[in-house]
Amino acid sequence: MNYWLMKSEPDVFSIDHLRKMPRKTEHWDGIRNYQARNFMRDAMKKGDLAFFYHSNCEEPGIVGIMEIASAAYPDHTAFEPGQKYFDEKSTPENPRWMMVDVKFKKKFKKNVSLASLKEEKKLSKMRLVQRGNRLSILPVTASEWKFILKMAGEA
DNA sequence: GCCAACGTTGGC
DNA sequence: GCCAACGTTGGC
Repeated sequence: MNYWLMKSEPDVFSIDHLRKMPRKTEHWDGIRNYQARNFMRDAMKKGDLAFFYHSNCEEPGIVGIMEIASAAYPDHTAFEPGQKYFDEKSTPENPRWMMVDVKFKKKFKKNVSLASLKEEKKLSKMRLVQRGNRLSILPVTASEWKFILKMAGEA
């Protein structure tokens, strides 16, 4: 069982969008970064838990929890010419990009802001809080997970 | 295989 | 909207 953090811009897709999906489940498409893809493809397992992180917004931070609801499978949005996530180098026969399904679990009553994460000595090694990290999918350690749950008042 | 140019991410 | 960080591309 692994823990993750996955970023999304709330204007595009927020935790409230996920909660309102049928079965509270949606595919996490549009990942076009090899490191992030490799995490999904090689390490993510159905049943893993992930923090839902809101980026590029008024208060960036962790807003809740979701569950990984499938293994990785080809991201079909790469096959649609003219669409935002189209990539001519990715084909159904030889897909370059992958996605997983995620299921809403919980929205925190209180967001854990990036600013508050940065203040915590215990989390100083977290990749998220390190300078200039742009990776949209990151592993989280079990101790980081527990600590952040406590910060959210959920532990 | 180097590296400059370019594009994107995302905090502020 | 700015800009630093950094991944990708492509010429050589």
